[in-house]
Amino acid sequence: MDVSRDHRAAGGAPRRPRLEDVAARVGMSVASVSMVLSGAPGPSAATRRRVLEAAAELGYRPDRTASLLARRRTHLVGVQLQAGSVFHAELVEDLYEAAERHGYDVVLSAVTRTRDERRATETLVDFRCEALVLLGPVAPAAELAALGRQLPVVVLGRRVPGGGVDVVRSADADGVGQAVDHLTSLGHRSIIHVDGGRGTIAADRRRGYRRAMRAHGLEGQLRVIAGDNTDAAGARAARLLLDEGRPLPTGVVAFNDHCAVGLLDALTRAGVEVPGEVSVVGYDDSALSRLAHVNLTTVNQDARRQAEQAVAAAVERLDGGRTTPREVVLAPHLVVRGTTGPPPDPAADGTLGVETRP
Amino acid sequence: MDVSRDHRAAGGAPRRPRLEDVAARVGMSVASVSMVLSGAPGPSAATRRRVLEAAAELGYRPDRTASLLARRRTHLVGVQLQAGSVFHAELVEDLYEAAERHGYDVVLSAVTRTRDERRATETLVDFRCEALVLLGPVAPAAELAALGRQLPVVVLGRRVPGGGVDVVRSADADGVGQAVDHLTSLGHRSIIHVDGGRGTIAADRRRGYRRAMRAHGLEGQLRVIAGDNTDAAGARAARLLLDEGRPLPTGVVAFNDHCAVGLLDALTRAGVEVPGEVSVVGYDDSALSRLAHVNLTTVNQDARRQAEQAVAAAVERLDGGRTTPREVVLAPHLVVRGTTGPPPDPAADGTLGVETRP
DNA sequence: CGCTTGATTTGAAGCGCTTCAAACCGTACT
DNA sequence: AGTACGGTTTGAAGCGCTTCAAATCAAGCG
Repeated sequence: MDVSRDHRAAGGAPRRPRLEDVAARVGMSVASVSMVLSGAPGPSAATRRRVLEAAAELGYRPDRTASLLARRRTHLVGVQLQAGSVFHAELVEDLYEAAERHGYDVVLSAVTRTRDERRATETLVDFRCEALVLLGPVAPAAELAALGRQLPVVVLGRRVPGGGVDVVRSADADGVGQAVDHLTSLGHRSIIHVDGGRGTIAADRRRGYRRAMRAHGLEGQLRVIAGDNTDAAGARAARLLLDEGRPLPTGVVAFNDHCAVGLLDALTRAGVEVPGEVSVVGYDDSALSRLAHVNLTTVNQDARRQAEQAVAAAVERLDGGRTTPREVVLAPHLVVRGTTGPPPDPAADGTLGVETRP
Repeated sequence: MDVSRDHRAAGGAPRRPRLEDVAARVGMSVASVSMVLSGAPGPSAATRRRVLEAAAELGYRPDRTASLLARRRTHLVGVQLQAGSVFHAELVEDLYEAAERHGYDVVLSAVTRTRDERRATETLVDFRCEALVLLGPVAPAAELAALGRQLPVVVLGRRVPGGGVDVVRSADADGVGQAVDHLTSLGHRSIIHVDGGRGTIAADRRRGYRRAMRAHGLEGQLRVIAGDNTDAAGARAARLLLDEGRPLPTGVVAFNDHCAVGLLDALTRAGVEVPGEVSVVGYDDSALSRLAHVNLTTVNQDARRQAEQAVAAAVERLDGGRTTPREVVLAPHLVVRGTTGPPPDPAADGTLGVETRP
């Protein structure tokens, strides 16, 4: 009970109470208090009550830093995300929840224009995160694998060839395929794709588009316009199409919702009816697409479930001792909303001269 | 040099190198190595070189947790943000930079639908953040003041009556005023405001609108439609207006860019020309408004400068010993883009019967 | 050549919390 | 009475790093 320590309360903010203070207050050892506060078995019910009371009175909050240091475990999951992405923002919400359910906490580290992925993950590791969840990272597979050798890494949203890290993603090619199928079943034949640029995700979706078009015998109609994951790219693609003059393609499958919304907006602005003249499909089923006035037909890849699986994968390695990489591929599903409908005039649609089979 | 510690490398991930390992490698004490690595004066140039080399070879990364614990200071600034806000995402980028310039690091904590502000700030405090920057918090002033008694708190973006915390914000009323002025100078008279709901920021902007309208002798045209900070609210407002039939107000000042974009989109979709028939102004000059196809006239509140000021305010308290609250109010400025222009037919605009002065 | 001096280096004491072996205690048995 | 034995409590050793007073050392001086 010798509280001869530096109280440094000389006029400044009141010193934050420590375990020692609580212990002194109930006349017990810090060890006991610590056990009570962490819910460890041992202390008697009476002790528990007294300690909790004292802690509450003093407004004691454990010092996480010290706690993390003392415990070998930190129960921290680091999440790397893209600063502006609506979809990532949603994932983050779900990750917080999932982590909490498993008794883990989350630290966020954003990738911004001045802060690359390397920097983001470093920070996370420095905070002693026990595992990392990376949202749609663009780093090459080798780099990710290297990171994965250091600690459990779960990549969310994209394929990572070569293994070494866990992957949770949805079948992107399939998702885009569903979008194309949907459009063809409505009677569309001139369907183009505005892609997401370099990167694995974009490649998969592009492949899905090509494959589906071929499956419908529409290889003659294949067309991919270069884009990326932003509204601006969608708008750019729309302007490109408009500049080429009529007839416009009747269906557009965009890389993601951001891109689709940009496209949508530019088309509408140019007086093109959606879905009257052109149908548009996005990807992600993000908040953006769900907005009533956007009401975008899109592909849902179950953010919540992916978040759960990602956290589960991390926890399995951490607490379950799994050491072999795992890949979880969820099935995406189309969400039909208001931006898709039958093409304006089916008869006039075979513009590029590919005959349909009877 | 007695490395009898637990190496626990039994098959698992290689033990992370510690200061001790680096020290052993160069045959010096951990104290020296620590000083070199933290750039403290003392160690000779030769020692520095050797230590840095060894550290690099071992891939040593300081354990931040331990470091934070040992140092009284953590040099950490906690930032609380709204999960989905584009504007906050931008602020975060600037905050990262500003903090770095001052030698501080940033931890993020998001407010989501399942994670309230209390929770967000608690996490931040638990991480031993030395100061908090809260982006547009909705917590009542008293609560913020209470937090401010615990550690330096900078509220960014809104007024906080009663003091107790530092505030960095722009003159919202003035900003909205500029928007109204801009519209009136173009000849608009029927100008409405779609507000941001409850909350200090919304109140200030609403007030700015009212005041400016009165200043122009347009009290008869005053109209505020209830909204919030989302696209959906903007769209809702637009539908409301459209349902009321022509004539539409010729000018709309929205609470923020999100809201304005929703409005814009719904109007355009309904065939209303912007700015031909209706002019729209947003607020924030966020990435959203800058997108080429949105091209929204809006009010810039200098995110970068606010971020800088916020960090500066925190640092002043932390390192400069300031203890009296401070408020920084920056002047916002209108950014004219493509969604505002002269009203369709000035003569027909006085619909509600308020006479202009000759 | 002994001594002072400034430049380096280091031992050791923490930072606040966890953990675990050992100590303690009152009770139940033999 | 003596011994065991669960249930509790506690002392003490860290976790990995910082810091600072004290030790060390080489050079410079009278």
